[in-house]
Amino acid sequence: MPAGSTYRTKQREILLKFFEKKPGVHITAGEVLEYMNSRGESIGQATIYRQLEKLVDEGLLNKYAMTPAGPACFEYVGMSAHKSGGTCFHCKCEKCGRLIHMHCDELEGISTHILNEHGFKINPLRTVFYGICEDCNDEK
Amino acid sequence: MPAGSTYRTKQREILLKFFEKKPGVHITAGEVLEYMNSRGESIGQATIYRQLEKLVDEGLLNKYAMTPAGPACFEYVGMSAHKSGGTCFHCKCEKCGRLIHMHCDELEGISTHILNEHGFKINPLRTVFYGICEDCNDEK
DNA sequence: CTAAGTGCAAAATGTTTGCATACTT
DNA sequence: AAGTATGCAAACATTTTGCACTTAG
Repeated sequence: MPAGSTYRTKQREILLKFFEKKPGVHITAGEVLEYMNSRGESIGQATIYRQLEKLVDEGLLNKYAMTPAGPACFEYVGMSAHKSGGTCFHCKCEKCGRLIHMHCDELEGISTHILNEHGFKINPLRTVFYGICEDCNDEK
Repeated sequence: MPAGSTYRTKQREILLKFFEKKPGVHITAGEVLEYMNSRGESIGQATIYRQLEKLVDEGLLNKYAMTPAGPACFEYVGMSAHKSGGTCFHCKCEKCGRLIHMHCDELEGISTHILNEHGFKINPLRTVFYGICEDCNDEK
């Protein structure tokens, strides 16, 4: 499938710049739209969805399904994911909604184990652990 | 929060019976609705969503967000989840869409590790590993 | 009798699409 | 010029809600 080339449009640049300033932050399409509108940088929502999808395909953004029937989140990862083998897992707190980034060698063992023993090749970029974060657990 | 009691309605019994016959199988609300309609057991969709949510709260069903902007899946777990400490993780193949159940002691170590080292208490029932399954990986 | 559940149709979300127009290469 | 991208509005799919009515306890 010869993917077809990508044009360098104004809208794409705006979106890219927006995400580049927030590496690792999780943002919904709706939030992007709202931000753009609030700044006069009005980009149609269709464009936002289409570009976001494109950026995900290109590997510049990751996309997460946080809640069923809720909006998806996008996160800028740039080339970082490609460079370092440093896999990054994510934890989503079911209580406060916070998203935590976990960078840990031992966790990479998980991938290996599951691949070897269960034949399943994990995509850490799309995998999210749900649970309760430290803060919420403490105050409980 | 005094939860309020749960009435034993005809619709609830039908739903429960339906799920009990399919432990571990993942079913969307839409599929339940379709099934019910096709059998004359017509239950309003609002009721299905409301009961499903209730059953999730009670711990009889688990709910998974499989895809962003796609339907959520429900799985009957009955009391099994409460009895055995046997935690069950799930893997979702990004290619064929298949959902694999993983039952593995070693994996339980993950929970422990993340809890101790990262202070995050995983909810294995809601956590899904995304990636590529064995079959899809082979034929690639 | 009262609390809880039901069904319908309408709204609310979040995302995708058709199509004519405009921009990139 | 050819291939992409944009914007709008309409279409979609899934889930939620308001309200009058029914049923379980």
